[in-house]
Amino acid sequence: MTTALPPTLDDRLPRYQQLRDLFAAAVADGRWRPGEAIPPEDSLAATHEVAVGTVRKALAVLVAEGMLERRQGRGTFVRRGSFGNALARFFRMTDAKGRPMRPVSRILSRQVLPASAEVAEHLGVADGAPIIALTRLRLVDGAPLLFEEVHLPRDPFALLMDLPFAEFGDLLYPLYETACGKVVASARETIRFGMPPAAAAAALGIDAGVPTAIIDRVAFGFDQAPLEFRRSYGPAERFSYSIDIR
Amino acid sequence: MTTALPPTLDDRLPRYQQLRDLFAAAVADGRWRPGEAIPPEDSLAATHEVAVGTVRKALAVLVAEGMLERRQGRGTFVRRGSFGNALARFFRMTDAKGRPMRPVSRILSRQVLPASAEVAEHLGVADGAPIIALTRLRLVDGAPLLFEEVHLPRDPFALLMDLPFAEFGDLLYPLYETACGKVVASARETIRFGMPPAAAAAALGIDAGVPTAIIDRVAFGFDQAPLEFRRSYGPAERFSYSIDIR
DNA sequence: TAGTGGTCTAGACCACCGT
DNA sequence: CGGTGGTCTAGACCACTAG
Repeated sequence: MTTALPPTLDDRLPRYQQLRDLFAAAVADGRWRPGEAIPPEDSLAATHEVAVGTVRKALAVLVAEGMLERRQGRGTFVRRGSFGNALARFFRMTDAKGRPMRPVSRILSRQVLPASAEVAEHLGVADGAPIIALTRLRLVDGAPLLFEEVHLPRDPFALLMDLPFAEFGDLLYPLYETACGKVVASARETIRFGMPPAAAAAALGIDAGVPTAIIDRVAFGFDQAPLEFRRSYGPAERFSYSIDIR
Repeated sequence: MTTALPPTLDDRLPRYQQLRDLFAAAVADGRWRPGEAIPPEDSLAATHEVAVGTVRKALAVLVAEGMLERRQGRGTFVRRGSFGNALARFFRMTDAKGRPMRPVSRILSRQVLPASAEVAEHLGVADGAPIIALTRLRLVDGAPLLFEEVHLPRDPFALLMDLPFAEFGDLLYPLYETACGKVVASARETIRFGMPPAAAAAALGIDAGVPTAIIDRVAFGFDQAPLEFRRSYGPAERFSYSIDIR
């Protein structure tokens, strides 16, 4: 199910807000694709019968929301998912001599399961709905650093069940985009400390009594619908998180 | 008294950017004070000899940066520091029955010290420069939850050395504003996990071997200058941090 | 009612980019 | 060079707030 697109534009809203909703819908339903340029300002103004300044204001809102990107002299583009390697935000990624280390990912398991209550809650699906469950190990310099449980609604991600593990690559979000047409636009992360479950401890090669950082992440698409729920475990003593607060 | 305007206004910058810098300087040096309204748009446009639209664009930038706040029909206002109780972002603040708990603060010690290399680095002052060092305990339901080491440059905060502990209140940032005229506008936090120093363990009433969440925070003013460096310790098992990522 | 910010328009010129 | 977004202007009308 897709989030209800507003078939009726609210005339009480300012015109630039109505335009914003129109443009956001075009991105959310794929008429405007990530990485591609949208029509020029004056063309949009003409087709929607408003002044260019009103289009500019609507686009400015979308740029502020992170959905669009403007490049002077080239055009306005739909932003690609750009979380890059979020792992680097979490864990110290340099070795003893301060050299950066390159992370590698390995898929450990893949199956379709009915959603648990917790997973269903995070993904906004019905209890027991079919879910793709991946476990994944991320290594640095050949040593395990992070164990991840990834949960995806089967519906738009079914293609991942047929993909050989070797073709998953080191990052999942670009794969979601290229293989399933889903772009991760934002996320909510919750961090806590606790003891790892047996599977995580085993995969990481640590004792079940070693404290671990536990990061829950729900990733959302441009339409604010949940796309992925991920729980990651890593040794607490290597954990470090930095954030700017406005 | 009229403060000297910033001697370097870059004519190569767009006019709205020059205006932004002018207005930001007015806030940073206190000519426009937190909570107060700034002059109306058309007045600003007249005194700076630009169109109202250009003033509006400059103000929009400052609103996006969090420095100003617009209220339709009333005016444009300098924002007050509004971190509220940042403690609530970090630790579970509800009791076993889910009722919210009210935090209380108690100052434990206060002295002037030469800045260590680490503190000097964070505060952007010279090594060994005089620093006000506070230690502080934050309690919930009468039980210690967080131990904090607060470091301030003595220069603008000297008044705090004469204030009775009883008058510090539960939050420091409003005190910085009312007593010292310094507004905290943003901050950078770094979270990690480790063992508490002896003083922290003693104040929290825990064993020095109990795992602890360690939060370093550098707080900045509107002019991006560091105002405070704070290191907080709390029991890891009560720690939980949630953040939205764009 | 008077004053404020919010919205919208129409048009001019500038700066950047690829060909 | 032609096309794009970036900046700036001038003016009109609307919506909200306070007295």
